[in-house]
Amino acid sequence: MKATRGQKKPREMSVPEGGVRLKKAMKTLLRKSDFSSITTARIAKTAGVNEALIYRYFGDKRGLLHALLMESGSIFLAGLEEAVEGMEGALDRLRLIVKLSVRYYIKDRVFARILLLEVRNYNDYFESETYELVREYSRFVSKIIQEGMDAGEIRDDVSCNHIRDVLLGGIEHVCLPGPIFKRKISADSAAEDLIGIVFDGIVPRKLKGRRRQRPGLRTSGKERNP
Amino acid sequence: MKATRGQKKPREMSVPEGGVRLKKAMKTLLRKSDFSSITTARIAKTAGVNEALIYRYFGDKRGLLHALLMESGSIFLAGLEEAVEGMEGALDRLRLIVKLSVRYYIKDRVFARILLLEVRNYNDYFESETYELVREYSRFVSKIIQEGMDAGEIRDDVSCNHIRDVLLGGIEHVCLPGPIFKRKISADSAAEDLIGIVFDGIVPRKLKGRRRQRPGLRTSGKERNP
Amino acid sequence: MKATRGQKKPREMSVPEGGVRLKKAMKTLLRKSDFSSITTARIAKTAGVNEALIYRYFGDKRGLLHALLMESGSIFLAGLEEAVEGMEGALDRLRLIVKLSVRYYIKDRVFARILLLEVRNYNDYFESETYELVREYSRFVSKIIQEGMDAGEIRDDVSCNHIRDVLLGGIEHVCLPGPIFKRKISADSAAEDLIGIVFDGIVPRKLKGRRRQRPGLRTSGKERNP
Amino acid sequence: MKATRGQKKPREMSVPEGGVRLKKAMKTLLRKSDFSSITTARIAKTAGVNEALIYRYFGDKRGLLHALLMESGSIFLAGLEEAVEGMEGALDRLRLIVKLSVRYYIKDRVFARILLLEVRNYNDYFESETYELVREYSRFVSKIIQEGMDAGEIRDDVSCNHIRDVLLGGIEHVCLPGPIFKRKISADSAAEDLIGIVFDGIVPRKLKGRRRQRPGLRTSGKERNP
DNA sequence: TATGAATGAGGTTTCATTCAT
DNA sequence: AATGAATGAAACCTCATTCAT
Repeated sequence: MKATRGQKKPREMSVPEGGVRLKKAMKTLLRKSDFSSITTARIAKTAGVNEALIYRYFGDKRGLLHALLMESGSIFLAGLEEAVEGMEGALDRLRLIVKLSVRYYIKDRVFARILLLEVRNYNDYFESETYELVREYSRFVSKIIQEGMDAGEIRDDVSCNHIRDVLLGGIEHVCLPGPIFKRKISADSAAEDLIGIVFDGIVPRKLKGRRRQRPGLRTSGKERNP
Repeated sequence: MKATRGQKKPREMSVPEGGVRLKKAMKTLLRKSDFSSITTARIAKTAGVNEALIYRYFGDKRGLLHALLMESGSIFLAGLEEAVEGMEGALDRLRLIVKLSVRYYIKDRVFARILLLEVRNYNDYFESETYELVREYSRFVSKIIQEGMDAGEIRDDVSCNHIRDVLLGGIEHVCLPGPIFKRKISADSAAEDLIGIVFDGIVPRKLKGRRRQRPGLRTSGKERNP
Repeated sequence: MKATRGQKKPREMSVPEGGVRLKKAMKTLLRKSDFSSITTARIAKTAGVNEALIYRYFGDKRGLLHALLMESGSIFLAGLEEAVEGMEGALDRLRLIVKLSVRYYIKDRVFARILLLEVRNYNDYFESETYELVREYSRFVSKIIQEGMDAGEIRDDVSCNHIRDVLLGGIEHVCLPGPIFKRKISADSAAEDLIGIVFDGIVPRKLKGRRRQRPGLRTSGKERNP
Repeated sequence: MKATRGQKKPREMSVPEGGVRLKKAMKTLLRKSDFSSITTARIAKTAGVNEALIYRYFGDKRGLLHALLMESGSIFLAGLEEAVEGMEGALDRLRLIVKLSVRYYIKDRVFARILLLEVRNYNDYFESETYELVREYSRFVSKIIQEGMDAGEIRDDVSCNHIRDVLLGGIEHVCLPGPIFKRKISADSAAEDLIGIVFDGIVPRKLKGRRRQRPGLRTSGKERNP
């Protein structure tokens, strides 16, 4: 329906323009405000088109958001999965995931925020199409971690999901608009810091061995499947 | 007109009046919906008082939110600071912070979410009163980390703020309503896991020293398991 | 862009073009909804043509309705008048009118409803083209009745228009979608019942002559079956 | 909730004024246009109150219509039933029903139209509260007719429902805004005409016996329950 | 002849807020 | 201290209609 084979102009230009402009406008606005405080009037005005087009092309305001999220998110996820396939070792894969996620986060901050991290919030809106995408991402990360545990690359005395939570939560907080990016630290070095922390911990090696065992912390059992 | 009998009877004196009931109602509602989708009508109905009281007591709807946040947040922060003062060693202090934060998160999820973590979002409404509280918390955590670095307890080859980000982000993701708490894992054991990850890293000790290289994003071959 | 191959092929020639399809669509839709709740979008979609064709062919939405009404109505009226001409006696003529009207009603309920009965309603839209047709029908019925009165076939102690009203009103209520047609009584027998009632009255002949008094609204006693 | 016991003024005045004015406005407007072409803006403006009051008091636009219909209709129906109870004989009862219905029709034309006669139209709106009222009226009329048949007062060779249809349809057409009432014929004399037609038929007595039997018309069987 | 794109005007509805009492 | 009534402004959304192609 879209992407007609160059009927009028050599380039793919016959995709209805209004829809494109609306998506751009929505994206722009999401950068500054949260979804529910963005009005259709504002979107249309920003896009320079008529408000009714939102409904013609996307059903309603939320439809526009979803279209945006799916578009951006599925491209990211596909790229991520492909890149990770071409690499071996759970740790290196995780490193790659973090790096690509941070990059994505910075490039498409708005979507990233909702897709990667806001996962379980937004209770009302997200029983829908987009939610599946997010879960896929989340499961994908968990799977890599689990594989690392099975291979002995990652300690298995903490919950796999907790590790995933620390990673995703770390990404979010590292990337959120704040002092960090005002200081213009690059995406990749932020990612490396994050990886460094989560892989090796914050306690210097020389101290290791001391101050372990806390009641409630599961120890032992490094290898599984002996 | 609504059960006005006994307006000043001693027994009825202890029934919370308008302001208190409104705060309770708001808190209840925040548990289920986000701020902008809670209507004043609903607040008043939940509180069982007249809508106009919101304006008498709190100026407006946001005023009510802020009152709530400040109340809950400043108590938490005061308690946190006091508890931490009475303890030595950056690592133990951080452990305590995480533990108390997770507990607070679970007890007063709504406020916690906004105060501890939503920090830099919500940019519209939160350039105000509450913001300072949040920054105080954030700075407090950073200060502890910095002290740990200075004392050699914490590695100083990664950014202090990145460590804080991983901690706060981890707390958020570990605590958000999700599979974890449906599986009824306790607050404290979640906190311990988190600490375990961030302190020691996820890479087993026996592997340490290996694999320090940081491959450029697209290194090796595409084949796996040949 | 929509299967444009073979634009003038002989086989595709017989496919009804825009105007016809639009009329068919409108008719279909009128069967289920009333005029003002039928949207141009829906009409066009039902017809499988472009919305703009409504304007090319009929000026606007109401134009389409009128075209439809005039087409259906004038055929009916012409047939009715011709059939009635070939018959003598006012009573037999009325009988025929009722029968044909009921048949028409059932076949083209939508138009019938508007043309035969909705006569004086719809005051907003119907001060126009179609209105004349309706009045012609109405006058035609009245004329037959008047002729019957003049010829002594019909009692002349009640208003001619009232008789017409009872006939038309009876047709409407007998024909409206209701228990009757769910019970599958045929058009003709419904028409006969109606004629039977209006011609002979509902009071059995043996009682005629009695009870001619017209009691003031609140005569007799309040007690029943003492 | 309404009809408070004179809290401020001796008369029943403390019913919120907005609601009353809205109902009045709606009634006024219904006299001229049909429901779906009346806008909330127009209602509010006519009432001289704010549009939002429609929603506060009646839920929505249709709620306002229903409130109106129920109010008017249930009063009418109650009065009708009571009056009819105090009278004996099916024919006299029917006469009374017609007379009161015509009066009601003329006094509250709008509601009458919808309540008494539009019965089966309006397919969308009337699966609701009001519908039951209408059916009650309809059943009430049918019951009287059936009783008349059982008592031998009314011929039983035509369907009871068809008789009811002729009566109700006749009322509608006699009463609809048209030439009749511009000529200022009174309600009661219109009702008498209608009764005259339906009771005695339009064929003069002297002709009776001739031109009966038509194929399809059920004859015979005047008495039941011999 | 027919269409896809776009739009203005207006529809219903919601909501935070004010105010007399 | 508290309320019922009312409201302005704006939200989301629908629709008949126009126009370039």
